[in-house]
Amino acid sequence: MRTSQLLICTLKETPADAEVISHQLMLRAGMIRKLAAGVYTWLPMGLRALRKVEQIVRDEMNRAGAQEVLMPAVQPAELWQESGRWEKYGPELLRIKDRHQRDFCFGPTHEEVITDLIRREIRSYKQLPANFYQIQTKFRDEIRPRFGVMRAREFLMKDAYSFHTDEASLDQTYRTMHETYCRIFSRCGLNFRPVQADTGSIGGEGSHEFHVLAQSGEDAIAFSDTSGYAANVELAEAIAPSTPRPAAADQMKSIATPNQHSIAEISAFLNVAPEQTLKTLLVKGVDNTVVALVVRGDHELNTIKAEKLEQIEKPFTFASADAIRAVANCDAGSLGPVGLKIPVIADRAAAHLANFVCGANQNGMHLTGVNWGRDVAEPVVADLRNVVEGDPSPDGNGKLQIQRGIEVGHIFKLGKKYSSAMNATCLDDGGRSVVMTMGCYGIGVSRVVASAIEQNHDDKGIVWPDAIAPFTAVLLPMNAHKSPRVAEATEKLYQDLIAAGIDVLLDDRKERAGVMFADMDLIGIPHRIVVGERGLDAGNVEYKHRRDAQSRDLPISSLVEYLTSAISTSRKA
RNA sequence: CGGGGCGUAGCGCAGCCUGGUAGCGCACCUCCUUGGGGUGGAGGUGGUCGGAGGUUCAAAUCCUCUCGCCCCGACCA
Repeated sequence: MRTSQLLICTLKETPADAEVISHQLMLRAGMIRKLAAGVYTWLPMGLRALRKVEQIVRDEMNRAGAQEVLMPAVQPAELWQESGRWEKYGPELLRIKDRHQRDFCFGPTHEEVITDLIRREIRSYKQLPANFYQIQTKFRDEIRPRFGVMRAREFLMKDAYSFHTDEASLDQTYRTMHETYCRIFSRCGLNFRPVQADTGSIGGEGSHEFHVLAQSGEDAIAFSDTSGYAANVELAEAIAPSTPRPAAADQMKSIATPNQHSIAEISAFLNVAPEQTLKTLLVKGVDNTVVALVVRGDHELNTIKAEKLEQIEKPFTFASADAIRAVANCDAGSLGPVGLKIPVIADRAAAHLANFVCGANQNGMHLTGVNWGRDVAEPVVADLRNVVEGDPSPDGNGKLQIQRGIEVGHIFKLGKKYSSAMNATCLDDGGRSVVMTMGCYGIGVSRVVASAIEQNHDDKGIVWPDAIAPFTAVLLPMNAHKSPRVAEATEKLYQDLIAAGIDVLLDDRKERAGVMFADMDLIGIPHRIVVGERGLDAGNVEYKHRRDAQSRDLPISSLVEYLTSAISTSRKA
């Protein structure tokens, strides 16, 4: 393609509302434009990258034996009422009415539609297992769309649904999808990790998320420095200390701590380490009760873990300031477990402390030298906190490290949730009717594009991995309008590269060299070839990879061969 | 949905407090210049100041309402 036929709308200045680097660069490079909150147009340059990701996904899904379908974006309410999600899904489901006032929704996901299709079409175990996927636009009316296409309301997703007569078959497809996802993200040139994930409301069996590692990621993931263990911090178990609790040595004392509330203030004021203090949080319990949750001062409460406790009200909610006063007779900054007449649940690490500091349930006062079982009843113990860097890995091997990640994929053993609600059955080999078992497998295709940029950029712009770059190579002629030699040599190379199957862009705009360089650096095309009078005398062109600091001369005659091999090596890498 | 902020030319912003001619940089158009890292110069196009109502001789500016967007907390690919 030639730039004269391509909409190149690069921006020098960064639009004010773009917060993360991928959003800024996608706008600046002319890949996307916003139409409404969380709703974007993909311009030609952006669409090329999106299509490349899509093609890799399609390729690998087909390779794994999945079949492509395309389901409607608009779905009738009846199906959602049947599965029970018309009520449960909440305001995130975009509901619409047709001219006859019939209810529809714009699909945020397609379990209902696929299950409806399969229950009509699949009769026999002989037709299973089967895995169907589509690459399609979804709409989720997110509370807060942000970060450009990273968390848009309308986005492109690959979703797949598999059907089985038994668990073993589901396990097998699940493993195949796990491998397939690894292949997909590797081919996209991404640094990623599969991690164990929360199975949420569906519960049970198994779920993995695939995270692209990046500073701007919205999730924290924990992984072992020695084993393969990796899990979302939401889920990662904080295991109990292996040593016995130290003996009670100090006397409990009451100390005035005027205007000291936070753990940081208290530990500085009393000159004790935060890990020798306890933090007490009051939350809503079931049946209008209040429950005290206790974690070590240097730890953070994990509300997802807390919410799973039977004593805790769902959804998880902190107690109001008034409720705190009512049960503890003080404000939040002075809470402690001693003397509380409500259930106390302590994190494993908090329960392991001896001679600790905590609030005295009296404003401006704290207690030191406190011990469980002596000064206050032994608490109920549970895993309540977020793991922190250096914690032992739950699988017993090594220590945990924590990094931020962008969730680009999620695979899930659904089980019979939808198939039983919607009565999707088939006959097994004994002629008995069985409810099919399902798996589902998602990839945020548009999010993959953004996450690739988060991971691959510099101060000049995007640095695309070869496999998903909008163009693999770009030809920049220097002063082509004045030099017929340059124009001619460039044209010849352009034809040769096309013939060699390389996705090449020829910049035939009448722009100054600096403008071309700056635009192409911003857009991030990996392989750059500059054709100029200088090199031509020696039969050379200049080659530079977007990652290289310096360009180097290559004989024109060997360029096609050189590029072909450079591109295939980087594909492997 | 709660809390904070912003709507002035395609983009980035000033002007608003203290009402009186709508401005700057980039982009865009024309001409000259330059021609290997966003050349330099001259001239030019483009805005009912988000919308509605009000106060006033006079509103981008003050008041009320409304719409949109962005940022901080609960969702997810």
